[in-house]
Amino acid sequence: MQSRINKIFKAIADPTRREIFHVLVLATTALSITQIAGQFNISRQGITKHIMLLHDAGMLEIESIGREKYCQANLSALNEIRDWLAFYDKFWDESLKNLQDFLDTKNS
Amino acid sequence: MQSRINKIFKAIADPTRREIFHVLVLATTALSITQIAGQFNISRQGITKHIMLLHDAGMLEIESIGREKYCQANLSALNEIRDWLAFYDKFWDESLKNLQDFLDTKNS
DNA sequence: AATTATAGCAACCAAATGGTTGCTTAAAAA
DNA sequence: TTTTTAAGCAACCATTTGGTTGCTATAATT
Repeated sequence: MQSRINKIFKAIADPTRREIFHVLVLATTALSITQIAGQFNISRQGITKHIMLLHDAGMLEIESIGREKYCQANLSALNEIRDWLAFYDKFWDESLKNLQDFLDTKNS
Repeated sequence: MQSRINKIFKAIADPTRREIFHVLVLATTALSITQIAGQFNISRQGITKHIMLLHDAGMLEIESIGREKYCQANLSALNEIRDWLAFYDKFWDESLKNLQDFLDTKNS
């Protein structure tokens, strides 16, 4: 099985999916699949596939009401990306130190 | 042409590429392509392709010395991802407010 | 009860992706 | 100078991806 972070990275790798997520974040209310599809120049089925992928990555929640499915962005999924990034924070200092050493050498 | 952030997201969407980046961050010194390939169960050519993609996304720098090419992670590329994430920060509050409203309703 | 609208299922398709191998070029070491 | 070694180029391959269409099921509206 695929890891969570891998699913998320795969999900946001596609610009259309990023835009779907974006639209859902901006929307004040949850949107049905056809409502979302209406915003794109792609068939409803195409959009459905993207939505399922996003959902699978935990980036949006889906609530069925009658025949409709309402989607809403799950912002907390972004924390997984933040965590992934956080690991590299500790190397940032070192990188700056290397730069400082370089500048020191130049001025001596 | 593809946007910068799109290249970066595409680059990190693949687990092998994330690992190459990871290895380069951990390495105290720059590594040649064969050195990197030695860490993976993939042919050198396969690794080269990944490296080119990462380089194209600005995630690593390559310096040619003689017949060798030395690669080094470029941590600052991660800032593009941070910027992308930062946009959604302002929606967090709202999201928390919605949760608070929900809890308030339950307790009344 | 008939019609319309929302969504699922499945098959299909072209292009992109992640990998391989074989051969060449050129630098370094023997 | 011959032989290794590092890397590039190009063709090839299977799988995944991003999209389509046609048809079905079911809920809502008239």
